[in-house]
Amino acid sequence: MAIVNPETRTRTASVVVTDSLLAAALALLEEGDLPALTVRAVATRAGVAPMGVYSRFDSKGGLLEALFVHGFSNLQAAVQTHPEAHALDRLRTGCLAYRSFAIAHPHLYHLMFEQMRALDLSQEALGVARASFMTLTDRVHSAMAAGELAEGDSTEVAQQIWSAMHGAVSLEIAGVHFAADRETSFEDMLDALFRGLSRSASTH
Amino acid sequence: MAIVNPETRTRTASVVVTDSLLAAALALLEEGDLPALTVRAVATRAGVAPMGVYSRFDSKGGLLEALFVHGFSNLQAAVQTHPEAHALDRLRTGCLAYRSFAIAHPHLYHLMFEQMRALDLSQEALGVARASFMTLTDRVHSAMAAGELAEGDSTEVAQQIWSAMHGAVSLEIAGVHFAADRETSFEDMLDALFRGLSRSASTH
DNA sequence: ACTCCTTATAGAACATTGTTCTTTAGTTGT
DNA sequence: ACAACTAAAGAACAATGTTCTATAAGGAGT
Repeated sequence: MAIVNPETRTRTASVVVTDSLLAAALALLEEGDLPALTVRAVATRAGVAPMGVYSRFDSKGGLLEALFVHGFSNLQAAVQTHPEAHALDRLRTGCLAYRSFAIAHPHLYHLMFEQMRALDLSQEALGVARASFMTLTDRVHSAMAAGELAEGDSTEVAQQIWSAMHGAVSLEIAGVHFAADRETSFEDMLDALFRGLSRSASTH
Repeated sequence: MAIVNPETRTRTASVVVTDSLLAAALALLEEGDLPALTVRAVATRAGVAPMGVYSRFDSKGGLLEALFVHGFSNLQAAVQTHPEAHALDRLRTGCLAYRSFAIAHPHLYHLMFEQMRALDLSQEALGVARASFMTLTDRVHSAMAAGELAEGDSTEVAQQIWSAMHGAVSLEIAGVHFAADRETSFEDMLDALFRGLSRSASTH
């Protein structure tokens, strides 16, 4: 915790408390599950009264939306990869990073993707999610330009890849995944999909 | 209903009430969302006191587990398809039926797949879910035997197909699906995956 | 057929949640 | 330095899952 200068405590304190609340909420989410994330628990952990949540985030939903945005920012950072010799390899590396992120933060992933309807998200929050998707679309576009994926609508293809990735990690997190090695199964699925996408539908 | 053993003491009307509660819970789930499914609302709709839920299902979780089992029974029935000339076509038809079921019952699907951790399911309930998966595995096995999918571990391949299907409908239900026509996108994804699975990984 | 007993039921009561209200203390502008 | 505004703490409120208790209904034994 930083040294708070008594003279400058005024404005900075507010921001510090906001960060404390977010950190507390994230910690509770990592340690327990979503039901464990109560307003009182978050406030207590952050060292403030429950009212602090409502001053900063308007409601519990606002706090969850902040976590949602935080999660997508980190997810996007995780899937940002260095250029590689083959565009498809770069796409593939990003996909593996996607799974790593989800497996490393299962409760946050659950909040981000399986509680959206309950969250009643703002347009800005949805925009952050869409931006993450754009990264994937760009990678697909590059792979198409390099001739490593069949030409087509990059949004459509990116959506299909995202669907497959999300399904795999979602089932894996839910505990209904019957493969022997889940990471290998994930890679095999991806590679099969890439193979299928490497030639257009007509030329099968 | 049925055969009531004279030795076991019983109130015949009980079974009717149990069905009423399940029907009420399903109706609330279809009309509203999961938060709308409160013990009081279910009981009121079924015409009994909240206590009735606890007599029959032990807790709200037990009622949700009954819905979970009901959902998987119906899902399995939906993906049961008639034999077709090509085994892969039969598998494909089942996959389309899977999506239709999910889109037709989005809240039930959400409960089945995205609330599993919170449900704390019994072994029997998990067995019903696993049985549904076995249907898919059988179809994959048939397609492999017919030479329409590359030989391999049918459980692994079925898991990959299931992952892709689930991801697509999960994102579609969540409202984060950027394809123009979602049904077509679903079919395109499936077909790409089938293409990739039709030749083994080495022969790309 | 009548009585008694078992047991499900209704309704109130309790704990915990999200949320709001009220009082109080602190900070801020002049 | 003083007054007005802001924010926080703690109590209070509504709704939820759950439990408790008194009651009534249905079957069993005679």
